Amino acid sequence: MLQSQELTDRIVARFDEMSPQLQKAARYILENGQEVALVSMRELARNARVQPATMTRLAQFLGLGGYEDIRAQYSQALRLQADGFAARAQAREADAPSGSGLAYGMLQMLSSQIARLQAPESLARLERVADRLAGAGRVYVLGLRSCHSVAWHFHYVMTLLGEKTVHLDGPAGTGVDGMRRAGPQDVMLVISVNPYARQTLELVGLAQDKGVGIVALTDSEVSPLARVAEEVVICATESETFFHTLTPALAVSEVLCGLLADRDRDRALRALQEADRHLQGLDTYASDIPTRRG
Amino acid sequence: MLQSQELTDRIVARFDEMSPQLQKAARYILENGQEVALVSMRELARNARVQPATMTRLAQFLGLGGYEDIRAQYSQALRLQADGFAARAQAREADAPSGSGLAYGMLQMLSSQIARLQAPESLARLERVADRLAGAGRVYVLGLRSCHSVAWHFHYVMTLLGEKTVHLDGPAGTGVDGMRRAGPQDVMLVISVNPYARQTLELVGLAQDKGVGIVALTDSEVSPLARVAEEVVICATESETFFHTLTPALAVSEVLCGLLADRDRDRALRALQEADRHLQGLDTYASDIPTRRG
DNA sequence: CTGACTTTGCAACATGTGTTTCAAATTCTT
DNA sequence: AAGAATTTGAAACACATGTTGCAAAGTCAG
Repeated sequence: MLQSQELTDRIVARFDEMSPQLQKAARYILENGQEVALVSMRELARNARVQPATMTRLAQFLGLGGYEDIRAQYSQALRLQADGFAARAQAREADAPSGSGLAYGMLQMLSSQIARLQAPESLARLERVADRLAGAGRVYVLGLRSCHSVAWHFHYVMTLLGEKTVHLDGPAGTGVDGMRRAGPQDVMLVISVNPYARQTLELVGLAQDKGVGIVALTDSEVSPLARVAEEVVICATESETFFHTLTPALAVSEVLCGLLADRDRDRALRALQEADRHLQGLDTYASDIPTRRG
Repeated sequence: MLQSQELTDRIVARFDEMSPQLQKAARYILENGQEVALVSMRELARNARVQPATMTRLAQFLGLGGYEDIRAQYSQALRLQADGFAARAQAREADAPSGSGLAYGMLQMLSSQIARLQAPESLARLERVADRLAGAGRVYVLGLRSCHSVAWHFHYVMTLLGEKTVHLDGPAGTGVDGMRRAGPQDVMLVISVNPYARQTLELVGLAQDKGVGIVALTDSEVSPLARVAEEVVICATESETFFHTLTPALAVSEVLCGLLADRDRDRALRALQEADRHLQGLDTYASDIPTRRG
C-alpha cells in the first residue's frame, strides 16, 4: 500500500508521459489532495473539468486498480494528519498476518487515541481537573468493573506521592464505607465508561447529595457523568476487538498524577523517597529470582 | 451555516430527547467526526450498527434537511483543520504553559511508546505469547504493586471472554493459594517492572519448580524475568514524571486479550453475550444517575 | 494525404447512495 | 390489559457512483 506522499511522487515522476487530459487531472489532484478524500470522483472531475473516465484512466496509468485506490490513500493521509500524530509515518504493511494485523491495528488506534488527548481543549481540561483535585480536602476515587484498574492505579500512585486519596473499593461490599465522612470540601474522581455501572451512578448521586465535587474520566460528552461533573476528561474507548479499551483512561490517570506531583515537586519527591525507604526496609523488592533452599 | 463544533454542541444539548437508536447514531458521530467526512453515510451507519434511515432521521431531528448537511459540516471542519495543522502544532509547542507542557509531553511519550510496540519484532513476540497462553491448561496471572492494575484488567477481560485464568491476588495473603494445583500444562503470565517485587520473583520461582511455563511483560531485556521466561514482551516504563508508566503494559495486555479472542471469535462473542445477559439480568448497568427518593 | 495508432467523450452498466414510505415492533398511557 | 403513539427495520425509489466498452476525434508517421 502506498503513502499519499509516495503516490504524489509517482504522479510527479510520470507526469511527462501523460496525455494532456491525464496531466490536467493529475495536476488537479496534486493541488487539491484533500478534496480527493472529501468529494466524489465525479464531482472532482467536474471541478477539474475532465471526464470521470479520465480519473479512472489516471489511476490505471499509475498502476492502481481504479480511482478508489487514489481516494483511499488521500483519505488515510487526511486521517493521519487530522489525528495530529506526527510519529506515525509508517502505514501498515500490506498483507500483514491476521493476528499481527489485529495487534498492529489495536496499537495504532491506542497510540492515536492517546495522541488526540494532546488537543488544547483536552489539555485545558486536564489542568482544571488537576487544580480541582489539588484543592480538595480528600479525594475519593471510584472506578468499578472494567474501570477498577484505572481507579486502583491512580490511588496507588497517589499514596506513593503522600496524597490522601480514598479508594472506594473493598471486600464484602465495604468499599462504600469510605464515603461516610465525605463533605463539601472533598472531591470524587470517578472513572466510568459505557455501559455505566449502576452502582457507580448511585455513588455519584450519593456524593452529590453530600455536596462532594465530582470530576470524571468518561467516554463521551453525552455520558451521564458528563452531565453532573464539574470537569470532564473524555477518554476514547473504541477498540478493534470485542471490548472497549481502558488504556487512554489509564494514560489520563497517570497524567493527572504527574500534574499533581508537579504542583509540589519537593513534597512529592520526599514522599516517594520515604515510600522507597519503607518498602526497602520491608525487603519488598529484589533484582533476581531467589534461590530456593532445600 | 453551522460549524461542526456548533453541530456537536447541538447534538450534545438534545441528546436526552433522542430515541435509543438516534442516541446510538449521535454518539457514533461525536466519536468519529472525521469518518463522517470520509465515508458514505451507509458505510458509517454500518460501522455504527444503525439503519441508514436512522442517520437521516437524526439529521432531521437536529433541524437539518438531511444527512448531507451533517457531512458537509464535518467535511468543512476537516478542511479547516488540515489547512492549519502545521502552524498549530508549532504554536502549541512554543506557547504551552508548564502544566500543560508536562501533560502534553507525557501524552506524546505514551503515544510514541505504544507506537513503538508496532515494530515487527514486538508484534512477533505478542503472537508467540498469545499462542502460548492459548495452548495453556490454565493461565495464572501475576502482577503486584504498580503492576496490579494490568494483571487485574487482563484477568477481568479474560473472564468476560470465558477463559480460565486465575488471578494470583486476594485479601489476607491468600492470593498465592491459587497456585496449589498448578502444573506443567499451565502457564503463568507475569507482569513486573523495575523495581521488581520480591514476592513476584518468589512466585515465579515457585512456578518454575512446578514446571509451569512463564511468559512475561516486563521493562527490559535484562529484567530478571526476561532470563527465566519463555517469551517476553518489552513494555516501556519511562516517564516524564516521578514514577514509571504502566500504560504501555496495559495496552499490551489488551492486545493479548484481543489476540486470544481472535483465535476463537465465535466463542468469544458468545461468552461476551452471555456475560452481557448475565450482567443485564442483575441490573448492573444504568444510563443515568438514579433519582434518589426522600 | 492517408492509414495507423492514441486519446477522448459518452453512454451503458452494475452497484451504492440518501431518502421516503410502510408495517412491524416497542413503549407508553389509561 | 388494551389501545394509542412512537420507534424502528426494511424495502422501494430516484439518483449518483466508478468502471467499461465503443466510436468519434485527434495526432503522428510514412
